[in-house]
Amino acid sequence: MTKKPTKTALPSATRAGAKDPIPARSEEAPASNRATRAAERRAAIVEAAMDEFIARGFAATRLDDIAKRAGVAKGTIYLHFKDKESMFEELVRIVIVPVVARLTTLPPPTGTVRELIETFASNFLKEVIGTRRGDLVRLIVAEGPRFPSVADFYYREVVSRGIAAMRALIELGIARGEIREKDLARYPQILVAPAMIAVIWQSLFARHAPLDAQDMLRVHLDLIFGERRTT
Amino acid sequence: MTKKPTKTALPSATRAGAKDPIPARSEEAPASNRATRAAERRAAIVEAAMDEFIARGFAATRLDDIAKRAGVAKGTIYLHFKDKESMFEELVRIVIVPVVARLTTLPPPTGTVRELIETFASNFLKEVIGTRRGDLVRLIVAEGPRFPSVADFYYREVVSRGIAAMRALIELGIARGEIREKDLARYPQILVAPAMIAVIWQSLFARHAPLDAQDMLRVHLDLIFGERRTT
DNA sequence: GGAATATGACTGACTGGTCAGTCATGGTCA
DNA sequence: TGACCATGACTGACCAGTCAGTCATATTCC
Repeated sequence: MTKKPTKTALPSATRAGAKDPIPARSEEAPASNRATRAAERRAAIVEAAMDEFIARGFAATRLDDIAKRAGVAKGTIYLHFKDKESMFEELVRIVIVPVVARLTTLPPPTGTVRELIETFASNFLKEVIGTRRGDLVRLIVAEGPRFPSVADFYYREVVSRGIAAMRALIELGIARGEIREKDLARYPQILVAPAMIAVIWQSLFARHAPLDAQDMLRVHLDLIFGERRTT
Repeated sequence: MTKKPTKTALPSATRAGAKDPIPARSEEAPASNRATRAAERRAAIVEAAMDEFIARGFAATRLDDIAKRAGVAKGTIYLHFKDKESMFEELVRIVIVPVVARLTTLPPPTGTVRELIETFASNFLKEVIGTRRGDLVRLIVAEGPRFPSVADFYYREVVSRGIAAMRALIELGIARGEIREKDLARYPQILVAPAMIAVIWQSLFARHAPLDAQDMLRVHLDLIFGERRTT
């Protein structure tokens, strides 16, 4: 349909993450190339839409607000997205894919399993907890039931892969004797549960009772791996 | 609507002749008393509103739909609630308070700490996971940021109490030597995290990959208490 | 008891405002 | 110049909240 961006084949790698916070407002960099400008606008729209959807949820978000924040006219949004709904769905994909790409590019498996998981947890802390990506997770939990395609996508691309990766690590840990609880491999959810709780906690309750997510995850790993290592 | 021939003034003699309850509404009980009827309607509105809010979220829920589902006119809702927003806030209170009341009525502290926690987990499984109350938790996660008063209430009434109760149990477990990881008392969140994940999982992913919450919680307790007990 | 009257719960058509999506017009780049 | 973009005023659907009117029930009075 109005799906056009793919054909112009511009490296969407340009953005999707959280690069320039500057809206295309002041055209300091005219970006003479037309396709480039279009890409910038698209990126600005994605950026603005993320913020608005996270702040208000799908239904309460106004396209006028997204347009204003992105520094474009409302009609421009419809040059890039079919409608509000497909915009939301596409948005989730655009933002999540690079994150998955980065997180699944695991570091070379050196050291103990605990070290591997600690590295992973550390990345997760930096990249997700307390960031806008964490809010995105909350948004998916919130809107998932009304957007089955989003929930499906999220399950397929993030959850199932994450679970599989964690299971592999757990099994390695069991094989190496680092982890005693063999049944843990059946429920990798247990391994990631505190991290997810931390994400949600930061969104909802940080104001009431700040949570030291890093310390909590350390304690959780102590629980799984047994005796504390001196950090 | 069940209501139809208002205009054609059917003779009230019909009514006078028979004392029988007017079957105007569906299979409703007569509810002779006025105050009782009002209470019933209020309850019906709360019930309907819960379903609608859970299914659609706050912003996307139409009061017309709530009214239709509750079998009342829209105006009636405004006899019981100030507006949509305060209705939502009150709703959360109405539904949560009795749950908290029940769950905090702890059973007599007999047996091991593990048994206490297992009882608690078992109740939680029955009463929350996979039920509408579980969906309510998801709803609060979803709408919390936009309803600080709801998030505050939920933190005060549910989260802080729950955390405190869990901490007490953990400390008891440590004192009795059932729990080795002493730092766990600093993060009772770790104890409840898998239960919360189970709630969310059932809402979002049960379709893709059903989760045996009970078994998962058992494994988690094995992790915390050490060796398996024969169940 | 029961007729007459008062009450207020309930109704639903209506209003005013909001917002997704459109499109005629005007600007820009190749 | 002409193809392509971008714009933002506009439209129509939709919906929260209102209120004048209805009528079942309660109260009063004989």
